[in-house]
Amino acid sequence: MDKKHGKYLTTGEFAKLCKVNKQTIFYYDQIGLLSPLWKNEKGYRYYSIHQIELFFVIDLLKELGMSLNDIQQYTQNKSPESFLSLMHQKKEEIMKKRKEIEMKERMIDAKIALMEEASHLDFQRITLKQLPEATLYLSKNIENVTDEEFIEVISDFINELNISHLDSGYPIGGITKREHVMKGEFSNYSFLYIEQPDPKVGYPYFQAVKGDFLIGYHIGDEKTIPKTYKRLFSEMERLNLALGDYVFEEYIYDTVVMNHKEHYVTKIMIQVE
Amino acid sequence: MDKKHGKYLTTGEFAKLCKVNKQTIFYYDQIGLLSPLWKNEKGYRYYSIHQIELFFVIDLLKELGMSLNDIQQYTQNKSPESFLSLMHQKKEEIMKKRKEIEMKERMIDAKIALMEEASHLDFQRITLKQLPEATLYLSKNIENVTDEEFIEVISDFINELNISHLDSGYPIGGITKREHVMKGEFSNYSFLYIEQPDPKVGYPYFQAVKGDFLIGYHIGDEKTIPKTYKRLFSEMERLNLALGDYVFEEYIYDTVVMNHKEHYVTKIMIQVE
DNA sequence: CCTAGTGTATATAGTAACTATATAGTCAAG
DNA sequence: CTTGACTATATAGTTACTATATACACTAGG
Repeated sequence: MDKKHGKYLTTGEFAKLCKVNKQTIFYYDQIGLLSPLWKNEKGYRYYSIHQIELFFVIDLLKELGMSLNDIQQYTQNKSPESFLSLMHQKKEEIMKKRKEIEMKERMIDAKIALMEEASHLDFQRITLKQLPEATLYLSKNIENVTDEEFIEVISDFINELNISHLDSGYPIGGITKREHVMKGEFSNYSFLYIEQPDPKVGYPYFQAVKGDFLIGYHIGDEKTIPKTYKRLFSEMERLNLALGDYVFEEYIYDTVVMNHKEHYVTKIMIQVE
Repeated sequence: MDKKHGKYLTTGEFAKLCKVNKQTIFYYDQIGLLSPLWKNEKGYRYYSIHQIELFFVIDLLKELGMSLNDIQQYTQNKSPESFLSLMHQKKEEIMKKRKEIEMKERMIDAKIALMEEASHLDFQRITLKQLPEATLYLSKNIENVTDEEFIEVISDFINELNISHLDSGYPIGGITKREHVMKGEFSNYSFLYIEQPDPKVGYPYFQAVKGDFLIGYHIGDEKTIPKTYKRLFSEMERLNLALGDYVFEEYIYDTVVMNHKEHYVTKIMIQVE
């Protein structure tokens, strides 16, 4: 399409159409990325309506992380062939980007769900509940590891979550085995885990079977967590319950939402029989 | 989850885990956005493994276009409630962003399809073809408008495409009515249009019915387009065809893929009976 | 214990892509 | 013929890094 119309757009009009600052249009002219069709004797810039198409393409490429310099490299030497191959390449990139956005959206959903759930909890109450089946993605075993090894494992775990898009936004939790809990080693975790509300196929998961759990909350620094465990144990005794295979620990409120350690909240889920 | 482990992360380790430059971590400390849990007497920074969670949230907010300053505003005064409302707000924004990415992906797909189709065309040949039904989104009527009005209408049209996500990546074309074509006013378009391969409901569309078209290509600046029209008319005469209701014009190669006007290619589709 | 190599720190300068400000010329309407 | 809205250039500032230079610290091998 085109027009017989001889009217060209001034910098201001063109900028408005592109939805950018007028200065940006000046800047693009200055660096030779997108120059007006002609300038009059007073230096006034005049753009053709068609140039909006080129601007849109520049904007698209910019959105996909290309620098203005690289974009210019392309525009200097454009052709249908180079444009096609550029589009093929960018198609790959935008698909990746879309998947990342989708993951982040799921993360936000998870955070909202967690925060809303948490807001209805009474952290003082200890409750007995049957928890449903859940799919967990586990770290390597971290029983009795040194500090350095621990850091290494958790780093690997977080890297895996990132590259495999397994970060569901749910908190990273710790699993402690009965044998360690019995010895009072409440923080000698055997594994870290993250819940997968809709598990992607092709990864090894741990299927936490449904069962009865005694659930309590620890408020404050985790150095003082044994106190809360003791409270939970006496409640177990009162209810005549025996310790099951695993204990699960998850942060409900942590450094992301609280300024002070004394306000952190950890959820403790003790499997019971 | 947490650990008994007393090991903290140095700046380098923490940066690696966050997948950013070490300098970025210094910078975040400097502006008070994310500071280490403690510094030793030599000034060495030590981060807790938990702080990675806060970094991820910062990174998420940054991705969603929040400035470090605004993020800091939040982190200064965080609470479960403010975090929840922030997440609600960001959920809206990321949905918008996802839709934009999806639209741009469709745009890229359309550009690829168009370029691949174009690469198989012989621009010298004039062909008679039955074109299928197509859904078009139209601009306001632009018959006999002034230059200023034309600019205004096309600006509105482009704005609509943007805000209503109707830019399918297909070229913007022009429709000329038989009466104007007959008078030799080849560029007195009645409407601009953009094809909608999968039309969104709730918008008024023009349904181009299927029919026979004589298709030819004009190479070069559109000032010289009458020449190509003449070629097409003589071909119509040869085939004993009469001019139908509309003529459609679309750019195949334009400023986006070509450096010089002489290489632009316009597709002309004349409805015939 | 010394030294090489790696790590840490600060300070400063540079970068990309705008963005704002200051100053001056242009133009159309009343 | 002036007012107000536009245009221009030049220059400085901004954000969020990123690179470089210099100096101090820590660890492992000879």
